[in-house]
Amino acid sequence: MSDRSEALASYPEPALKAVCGNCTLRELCLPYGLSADDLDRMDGLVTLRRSVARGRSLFRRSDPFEALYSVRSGFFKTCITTEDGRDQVTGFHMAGDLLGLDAIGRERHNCDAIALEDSQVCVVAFSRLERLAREYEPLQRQLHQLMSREIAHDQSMMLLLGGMRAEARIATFLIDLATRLVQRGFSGSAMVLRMTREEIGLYLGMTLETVSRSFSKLQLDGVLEVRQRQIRIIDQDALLRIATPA
Amino acid sequence: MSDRSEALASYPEPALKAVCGNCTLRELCLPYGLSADDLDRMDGLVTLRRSVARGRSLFRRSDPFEALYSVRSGFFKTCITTEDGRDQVTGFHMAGDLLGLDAIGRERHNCDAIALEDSQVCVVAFSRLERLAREYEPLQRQLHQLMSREIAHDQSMMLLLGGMRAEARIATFLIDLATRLVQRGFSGSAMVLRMTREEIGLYLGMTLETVSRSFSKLQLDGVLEVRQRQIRIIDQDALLRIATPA
DNA sequence: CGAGGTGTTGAGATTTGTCAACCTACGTGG
DNA sequence: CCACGTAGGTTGACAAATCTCAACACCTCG
Repeated sequence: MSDRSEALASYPEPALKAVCGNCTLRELCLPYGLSADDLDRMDGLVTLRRSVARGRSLFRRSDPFEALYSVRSGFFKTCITTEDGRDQVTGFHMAGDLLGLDAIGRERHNCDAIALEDSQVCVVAFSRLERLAREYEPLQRQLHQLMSREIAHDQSMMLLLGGMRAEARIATFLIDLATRLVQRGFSGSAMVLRMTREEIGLYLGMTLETVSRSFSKLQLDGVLEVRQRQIRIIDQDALLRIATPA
Repeated sequence: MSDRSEALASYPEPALKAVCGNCTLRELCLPYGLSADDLDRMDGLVTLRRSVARGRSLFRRSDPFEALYSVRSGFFKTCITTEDGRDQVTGFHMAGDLLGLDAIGRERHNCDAIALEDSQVCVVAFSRLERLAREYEPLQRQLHQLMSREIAHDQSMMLLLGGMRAEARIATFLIDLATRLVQRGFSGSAMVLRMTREEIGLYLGMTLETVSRSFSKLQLDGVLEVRQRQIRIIDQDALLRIATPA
């Protein structure tokens, strides 16, 4: 749905006069909630866009932190690789999502961000964002809300990982994905996964085999139609019930 | 170690002229990194302290969000209870920790905060904090860092919950606890747990029986000495190895 | 058309959960 | 000050969920 083939490598692009006020994502992104006047002030906040080819990284763990990245198009995963080889996918990110919030605290990135398809991001220099946030209260508020929601979201992941069965995890995952797609104007019932079974497993804390079996089971039960990465939600109520067992 | 018996109920106290500049916790808390001059400006940020008796709540899920709370003394857990009865402990909090960051996004609290011993908190009116953060860059920076670290911490919990075995979870939990106690000037090898086995289990995503068995196993292996809630770390290296399997 | 990455399925091993019995420590009230 | 009740903790036996290992199917891309 968004295969811009203009640029496949991962390098800075000449500034395209990125103006948040014109951006179709402004309802999802940092400028959300800002008035037209405030939007004008955002001018110059995004100085740069960057393209990242599928499979390449936007940043890597322990890279120095300089900017946040707002996904303009494409799809990313963020993941932490431990010394002992295991790794955990900490999130999947689509248009409008902000990447890098976990790096502010230590001034280094804490995870790798990998493009799962050819993608483009807006580069938000953090020092500039902080300065603007000091000047414009609505922007400050929006930044705090985004960070806070990230915390709340991660805590609901703790809930999922700490106490749900495999099927409930998958159901919750699909509902979350569908919700976000709907927010972006896509169908909430027919979707194409951008990640492998293994990546889903690393996100949901289970093996790829268990992911696969759960999909098969849900298909058998008439809740989903699964054909490789094409998923169709047939019975949304059932899915909700499975995500929240009695 | 901190049994102030002055006030056992959960009610506001007359302002005690709380001045961050005098506070012994300033190295751990919001004012961290501020100069003496900046500290003066924090005057009036904390208008109120509150005592919370053991077992009582500081706030509950869906309470309107008005303030952050900095733990002055005592010990809290935060937890989310789902409709279906399960609940997940999202964190344990001791002196210097800031509670409520997850509520900014929705302007309602997302979890319950329960005192596990008689405790006292500083009440930080959030609107006032935001205003000050707009005026004093170092305070803004510190607030962002604290939120970011909370995100990074929650993500490392995802890693634990997503991929570690019971024993590794317990080992990681104890190391984290010991580290935080050391930061506060306590022993890192002998400690008294403030929470039940069940609460540990709800935090680490396992049953209380598995928690108990893991403690017993670690004791049998000569890594810990366990007597109820009194824990002594005998072999720190072994504990580290268990927390990070090959 | 072949190769490699990805996905599915099966059988058996392992870990953890469940249920139940029992033990221990602590606080309360007689 | 002691006895008892109760919440919390330990341990065992068994069940259930998930992981591991392995074989094979599918799809895409060169």
